[in-house]
Amino acid sequence: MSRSKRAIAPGKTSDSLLASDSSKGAETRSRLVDAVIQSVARNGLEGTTITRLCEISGLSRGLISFHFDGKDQLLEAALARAIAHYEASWDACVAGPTRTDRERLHLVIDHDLEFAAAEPDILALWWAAWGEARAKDIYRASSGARDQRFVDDLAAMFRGAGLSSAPARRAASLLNATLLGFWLQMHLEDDAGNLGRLRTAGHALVDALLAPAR
Amino acid sequence: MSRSKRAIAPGKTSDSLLASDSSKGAETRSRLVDAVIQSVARNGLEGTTITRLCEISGLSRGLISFHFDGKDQLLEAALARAIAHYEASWDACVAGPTRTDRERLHLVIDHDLEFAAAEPDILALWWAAWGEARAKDIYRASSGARDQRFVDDLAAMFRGAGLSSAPARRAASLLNATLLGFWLQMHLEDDAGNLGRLRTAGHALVDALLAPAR
DNA sequence: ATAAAAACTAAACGATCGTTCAACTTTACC
DNA sequence: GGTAAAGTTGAACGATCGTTTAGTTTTTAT
Repeated sequence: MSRSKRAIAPGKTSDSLLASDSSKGAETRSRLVDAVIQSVARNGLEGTTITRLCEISGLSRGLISFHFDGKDQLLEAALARAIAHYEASWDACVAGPTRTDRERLHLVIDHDLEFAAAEPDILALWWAAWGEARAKDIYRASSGARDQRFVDDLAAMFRGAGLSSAPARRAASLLNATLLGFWLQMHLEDDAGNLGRLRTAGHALVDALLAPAR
Repeated sequence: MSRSKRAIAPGKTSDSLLASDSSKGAETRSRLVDAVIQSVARNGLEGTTITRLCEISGLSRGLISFHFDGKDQLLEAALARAIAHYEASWDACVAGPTRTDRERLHLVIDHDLEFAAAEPDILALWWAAWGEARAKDIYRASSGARDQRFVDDLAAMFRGAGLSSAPARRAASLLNATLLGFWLQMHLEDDAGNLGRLRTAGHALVDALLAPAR
């Protein structure tokens, strides 16, 4: 009975996210996810094969099917970690010392650009997933959830900075799109000099969007 | 001698672009490119196999190696067509009846959104290529060229609308990023209702960017 | 200490990948 | 209309894909 193996294996995506499971298997799962993120950035989604993941992680072939039931689920787990990583970073940014909402919006821009600069591999995984979004529903769903919450938070900041409900929502959606565009640019050409230029452009955008409320 | 086959085969990417070659081979090449664009949108880059392309196009396996020397080069040709398609559409938009540059900028937004709505498959191919950009240099290079020219045109319009050189360049880069963000949103969720919302948001952005020069 | 559960290894599996090739058909040209 | 080139076909190739499996080691618990 091959199906029973799944019941035995405790490898679920939630475990690797929480990292609260300190068992040996959890660490192996984490190393496999690491390997995926590294490989997708280097070899693309197509070039990310079981063999390659074993080379990178130094683990044996069978483990992938043992811990995650299949390569696809491992990819999902990697994407889940990427999302969790970003959200944790986002939470830390938002939960910082209270300032004016205008300052907060500027900080958000800095945060996103710094995240992209610090984690190019995670960004690459994200883009790879978006690239296949129309083919694999999983990718689309996971990114959609992130988007919703992100835009909501931004809208709240715009309201706090003086915009009324509808314009705030529009401004949030706009800023969200722009930041995604920034991410794409950083993904395509990892020019460190670009970062400063994008930063000032982003700040200018926030100021322009807030101008009518000044 | 297998290599000599390449010399015989007139299948080059430039041919399929110009479409000036009315030979039988040119049409087959075009049908193969069509199949790629359709398959990538439906099955993703990973799911786009020779077998699948043959199913879609109704052609036989050997043709891909005969006309393009290998699957990779066929993918390049498909990407080249996507870029050419966009640029032709862009040229037509810019070359339209002369108006104020502000109106022109609004038209650019409409154009990009309409293009995305009209050609979701081409957009999907584009995103798939961007997703693998770090792994395959070809993809990065081709998109970079498009970006440069696009931003230059936008900057000229912003200058024409009253902005000085540096702010115009910044505004162009900003609008470019935002439009890419719009494209991503349309790629992820093909909600037709979204289009109008994005349109007004884009127009608002242009107005905000031009506000100081009013 | 010992038995059960979990973790791991590496060989082997069938399926499918992209490519090659010899044979065949269509097109172009004199 | 006949000859050569271009175009096309589908079977076959070796390589590699993701998965399974039997056997071994390590961890956990009594």
